[in-house]
Amino acid sequence: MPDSTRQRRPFRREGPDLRRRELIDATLRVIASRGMDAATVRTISEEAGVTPGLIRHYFETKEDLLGAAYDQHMTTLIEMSQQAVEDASQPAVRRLARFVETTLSTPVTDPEALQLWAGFIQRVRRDEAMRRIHRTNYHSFLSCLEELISGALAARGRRPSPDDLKRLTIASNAVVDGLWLEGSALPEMLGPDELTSIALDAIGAILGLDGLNDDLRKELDK
Amino acid sequence: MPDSTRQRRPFRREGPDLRRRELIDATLRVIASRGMDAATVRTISEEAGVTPGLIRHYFETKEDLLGAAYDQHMTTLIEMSQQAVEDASQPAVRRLARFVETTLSTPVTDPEALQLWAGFIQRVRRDEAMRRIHRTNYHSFLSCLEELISGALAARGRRPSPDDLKRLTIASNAVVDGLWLEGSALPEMLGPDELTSIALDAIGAILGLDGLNDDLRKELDK
DNA sequence: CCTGTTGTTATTCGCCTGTATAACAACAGA
DNA sequence: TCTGTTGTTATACAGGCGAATAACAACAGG
Repeated sequence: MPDSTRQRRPFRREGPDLRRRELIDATLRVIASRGMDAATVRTISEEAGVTPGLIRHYFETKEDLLGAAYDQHMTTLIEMSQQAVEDASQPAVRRLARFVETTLSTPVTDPEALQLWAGFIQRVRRDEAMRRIHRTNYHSFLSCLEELISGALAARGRRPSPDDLKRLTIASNAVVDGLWLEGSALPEMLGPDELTSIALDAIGAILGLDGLNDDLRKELDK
Repeated sequence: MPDSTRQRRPFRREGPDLRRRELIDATLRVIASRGMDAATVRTISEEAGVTPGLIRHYFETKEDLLGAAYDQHMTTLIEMSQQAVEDASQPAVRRLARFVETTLSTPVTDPEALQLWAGFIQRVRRDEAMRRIHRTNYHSFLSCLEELISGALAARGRRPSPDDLKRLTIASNAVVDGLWLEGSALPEMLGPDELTSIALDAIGAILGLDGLNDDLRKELDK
């Protein structure tokens, strides 16, 4: 029974970019906290504080909204990683250690991040646009790591062949990915410090770089 | 417009265990090939060649069916891993190499396996029963790997402390997990041979075991 | 203050979902 | 051959989904 005396809900007009951004952020929040199943137009619009119809004013379909959300999420993650690395005045070994530490700490390593990742990876398989975003991001991450590894090895006077460098990078990336997975899925098992420490020991062994772990620890303690 | 002349669909009676198993297998096939979104009672029953109502005759809710499917899937994976390891007559180092190779080959490393994993991991977070299955499986996998590593190190006369052994196991497991992830998500990037080779080199470096890769390769060539 | 634009709400639609219930028929046992 | 059990089909229902449409109102430009 509708209440005919009820006023129409008041609202503010927002610039198109701001509102669009709000809808994307709300989408990511919903997926992260309640899973992809809960990400309906009604739930998302409620999270954003607007009515469901508004989503269709900014996105032609719900699929478009999800694509935009995935894109923004990935871009944010990449920027976060590269930010931890951009200070070229630091020694290469230390920049590598920082990169690993950032990836294995919140908010990158987090149950909600895993929820986002698992939700999106299912769509990646069937949606070409999402697959492109995924591939681009992966290569960007890998080449960032490769540059760091190359620099760290060069600082010790080592110049591996391109093929060897690629294999070392993939192996190091696997260590980070695997620990990210375990840290996100079972957060109570390993703290971020232990995660980082194990990762640095392992990557140090793979690359033949001793002191990777000590270097970071020294810096953190100061 | 219903066709009143249409006959009722004929059927065969199956023993309860067989039918139940068919429904679970159909569920896994649907999730693996078309994603968790497609796993509706209608799609699953069609895949199994029965009508939707039958699902409720064997499972109280759809959630129960998904839980049973997750349980069976995980059990199968564990048995597959342990099977690759059970031949105690082989040297410990070779058994470790075999374990890694099995995990990084189809059907364990496969886009469909990733689809299953991603679909279930979202439910793990909110369903206590699924979380228990998940945790149990993870520990089982880890302790299997720990035993192999312990044996391989002992064969070289090394006896690390329990804490060191645990850290080495977690790092080695991360290599396998990370490469499993990359091999499943981007199968065209790295073939199973390359995946295994990178994993064995990396784990060999982490554990300080040389020849892990050569050992397996020699055996495969013969 | 007035007016046009358009961001926003409200309402509706058809479809699909999981679940409930009743009718039916395959097979077992007599 | 008959009969009872129950595995299986058929049908119905309430609710939620994404999407379309129309009505409204906030703000900008005059």
